[in-house]
Amino acid sequence: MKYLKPWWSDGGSLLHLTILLSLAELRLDLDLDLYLLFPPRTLLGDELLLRNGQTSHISALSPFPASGGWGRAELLHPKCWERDPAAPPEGRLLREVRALGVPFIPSIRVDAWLVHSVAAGDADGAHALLGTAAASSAGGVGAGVDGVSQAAPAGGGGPRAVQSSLLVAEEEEKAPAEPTAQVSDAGGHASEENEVLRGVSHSPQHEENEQRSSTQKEKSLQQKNEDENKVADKPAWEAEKTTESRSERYQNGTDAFFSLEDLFQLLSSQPENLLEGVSLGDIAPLPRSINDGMNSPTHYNVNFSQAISHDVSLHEAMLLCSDNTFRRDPAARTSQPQEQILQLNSPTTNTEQTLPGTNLTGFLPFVDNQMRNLSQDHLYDLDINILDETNLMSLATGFDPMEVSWLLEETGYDSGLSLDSSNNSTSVIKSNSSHSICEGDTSSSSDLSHHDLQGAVGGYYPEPSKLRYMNDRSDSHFHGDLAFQHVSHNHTYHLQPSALESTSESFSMPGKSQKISRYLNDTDRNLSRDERRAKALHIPFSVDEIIRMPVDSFNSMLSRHCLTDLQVSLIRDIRRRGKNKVAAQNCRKRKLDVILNLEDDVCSLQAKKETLKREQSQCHKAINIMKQKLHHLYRDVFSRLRDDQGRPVSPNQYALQCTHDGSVVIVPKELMIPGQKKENQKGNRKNERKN
DNA sequence: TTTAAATGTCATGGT
DNA sequence: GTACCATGACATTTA
Repeated sequence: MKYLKPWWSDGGSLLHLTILLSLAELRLDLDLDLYLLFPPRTLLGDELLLRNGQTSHISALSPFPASGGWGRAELLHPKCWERDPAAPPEGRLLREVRALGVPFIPSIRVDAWLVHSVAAGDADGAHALLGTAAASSAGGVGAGVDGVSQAAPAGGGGPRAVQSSLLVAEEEEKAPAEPTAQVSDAGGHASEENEVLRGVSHSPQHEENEQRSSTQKEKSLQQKNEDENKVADKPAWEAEKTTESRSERYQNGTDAFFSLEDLFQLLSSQPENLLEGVSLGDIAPLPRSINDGMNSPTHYNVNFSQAISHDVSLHEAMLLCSDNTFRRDPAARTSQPQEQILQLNSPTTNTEQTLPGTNLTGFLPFVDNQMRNLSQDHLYDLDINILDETNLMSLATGFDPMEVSWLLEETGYDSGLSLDSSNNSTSVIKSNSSHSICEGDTSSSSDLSHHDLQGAVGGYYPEPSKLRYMNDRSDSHFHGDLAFQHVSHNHTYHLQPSALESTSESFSMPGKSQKISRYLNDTDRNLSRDERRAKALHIPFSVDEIIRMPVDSFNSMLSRHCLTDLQVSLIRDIRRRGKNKVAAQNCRKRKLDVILNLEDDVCSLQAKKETLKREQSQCHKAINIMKQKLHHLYRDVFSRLRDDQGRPVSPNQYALQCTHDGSVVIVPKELMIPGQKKENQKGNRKNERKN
């Protein structure tokens, strides 16, 4: 029995971590292998042997008819609880699972929430009590391992948060009616946070909002009753859970409108839609009661992508949490979120597809509370002007906000990618939302194929042959779900982890870059920096497009689209860098070609030199042969020559000399031309030496 | 961990 | 003046 701290909790508040994990799971690619499809007979609590040799348990299991008889299971990975040095790095299991062809469902990491306490009474503690946002309402990441009943060690900071939430989970199971007091006993300051996070403020200033909320609750209760009837046909364990959860929630008066398992199944139902455009609001619908998360109302016929499209942006949430008024005056906190709720309740949402019994009114205060909690945990003393930057970066990167703040202060960022997210976000909101206005007819672009939509950097890689200059329709793609383009959302600029990664890269801090890169999924990791930057700012054009298009088209494109200065600056930088990159590549290629050509020249000249040397040698040999022949001839001639008395002619006194007409005469050496005389003397000396 | 090659980026000058 | 290109120098990434 040992207490293991969730590895992600170091240095961060629960809320921070919850958001981070959710974003990470959606944006990035961490541990998505935790969620697999299992055969129908897989039982809740079944022990699983993981690929890394560790064991885990099915922490939640839901029959899912749409998946063809397979059930969906949530697998609690030991890595959730501790960072095992021997464990495979993030992403490896995922790749292995993919390689095996195992059905794989990317989803939100469930260990950020309370899932279910399985195998109750199991002495080995096969409890899958996960760190939860529900537990976060008690002020910390809930993390029960090897037995929920084990008391967590005392400590401060992260461990304390874990401790408190763990105890809350335990106590709520025992006595759900009095969770707060016990949390207070266990977690110290957690009581206040719990109170804050537990629900909508009861301030008189928000009675109106409360009334709205109560109306929504009534509707949701009706929906829940209907859902309970549906659940009657489900397995006993599931039905039992549902019944219990209902009663407990009603007793507690903390109806959360829909459970974590709802959320999880919704997530699983349309995983593809979750990978993009999910904001903090997506993870907002978390139960305020742990039991909510533990039970499974199982509303299958819901479209989570629609539900999550009612997003409270991360930026907005951070603004809320960074607002001192909100932080210090609980009574004034709910007003703005409630307004957002009203705004975000899209009239176009199909009631069949909305979360059953869910009115976002019930969720958003939780988001607000989470944001406030985050600010209380980390950001209270930070300059409000940099809260957005630090929060966003810290949320997405896992850095401590103070560390991010230090980055912002210590380094600058060129290329116009200012981290002034308060401006950026606003401007980008303007940009994104204004596209439909500037460009006008949204429907006119309805013929765009998905490939076209992928052409934008903010989405996926384009197919170059299909590149088209993006219009407003493509922008909506950046916000994730095409099905919601018609909904007038406040698509606040969500600074994605990839954006933070690229931004942080610009700080030229290799260590940080590597640290951040761990949070990138494969897709983002394959993107170039500019592509990630463009994606971060939702540039509606592909990098390739930006770089390659003619200057006239480029300028007209910039003028046709309502882009912020930041976006224009980035686009121009991308173009400049891209062209320079190509130029540098060409330059290096040319330089390499020149070097190669010079090397070829050197080789050919060396070969030619060798050839000439050989020719020279052959010439020398020929000359020597000729000289020898001449010498022999010379001696032969003199041996046959006789003077008038018949005596032999000495070659020392006479020499043979060729005349102009080709005849040969014998000339006394005294009468020879000096040059010829020397040659004859030389030749005579040679002859004498040879003789 | 070190190192060299490859690549990206910036500054500058020329067209 | 602007855009583009070429290239040296330096930084960063990759193998």
